[in-house]
Amino acid sequence: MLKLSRMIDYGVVVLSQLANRRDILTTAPELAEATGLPAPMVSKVLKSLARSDLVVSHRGVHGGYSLSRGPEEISVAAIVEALEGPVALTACVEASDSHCQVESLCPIRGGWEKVNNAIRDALEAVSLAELIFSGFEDLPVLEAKSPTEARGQA
Amino acid sequence: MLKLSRMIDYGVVVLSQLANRRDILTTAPELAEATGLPAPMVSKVLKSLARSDLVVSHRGVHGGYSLSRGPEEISVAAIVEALEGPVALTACVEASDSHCQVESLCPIRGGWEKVNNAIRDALEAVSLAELIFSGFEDLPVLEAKSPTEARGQA
DNA sequence: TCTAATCCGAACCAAATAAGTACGGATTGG
DNA sequence: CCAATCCGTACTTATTTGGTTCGGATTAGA
Repeated sequence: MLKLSRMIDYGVVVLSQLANRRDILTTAPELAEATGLPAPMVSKVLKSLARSDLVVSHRGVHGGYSLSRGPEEISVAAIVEALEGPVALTACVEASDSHCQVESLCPIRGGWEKVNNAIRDALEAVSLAELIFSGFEDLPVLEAKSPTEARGQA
Repeated sequence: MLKLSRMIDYGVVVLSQLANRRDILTTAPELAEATGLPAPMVSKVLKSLARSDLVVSHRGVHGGYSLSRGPEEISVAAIVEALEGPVALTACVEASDSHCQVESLCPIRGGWEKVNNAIRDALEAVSLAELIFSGFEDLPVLEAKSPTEARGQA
């Protein structure tokens, strides 16, 4: 549950790759090559990231992508929002102008907002940089398994 | 993004209904009737909730369901886990048995744990009671539509 | 100005997941 | 023994997501 989509997974990998190549333009195919991810997907992800200004794109012959700012300035929340729209658990009220018509009977309502906000805060509190470097820098071990496998055995 | 499944939506509605009828057994069809949700779904949800001991079930002729404890004692995390398994964001690529093939390039790995924990904490910090009573206190037994239907009209 | 490299956007298909249904079996009270 | 109830599993259908394709716009360089 609460699994994040592959889009986001890809997004983070691609962004981290870009973070390793600050200041130089990298093309979508190059990034696909470097990450081993399917090229069309990388391309798709980059377009979305560009639309949200997490990366900047340059068209034309020597075009490519680069990070729009330092990885410390990019929150996980921003990445998620770029690739899947606003972070929100949709319960009851899905931001319709007119509210829940059964309002008088629905005891939930505002309750989810609290959970919602807590989760958004959690995502906003972690930056791409932390995501990237928590693995390498000062973590001693982190051997064999990928998080996905690790989760399986939980 | 991060939308919660209908199962959970149903679960909360059903649980809140049970919370209104503390100490008396209520059958699955009665709950379906009271909430307006499809009976087989209510039944399904209740079974899952029972397996996780959020409700207790009584079989036989005058059987039914009741909350296993006060709504303050039931966290949103518990509900989510009961209905969708452990709360965890899956990172990396749906790993093959062997580890992340781009491991050398994938600096992420351990990083998600932090986000993961933050989210679980957020869900654990909110109880069913808070969810229910955040809007208003004592509502009469509800009979019409579900939040889910209401959501449809957005 | 022509061409090739690149990003852009939308439409489309397929695969995976979730939602919902059905049914035979196990318990229990009368 | 019978009926009301929960239990578990298997199944079907709907929805979402993952992934592909293609024609178009933009730009550098010859």
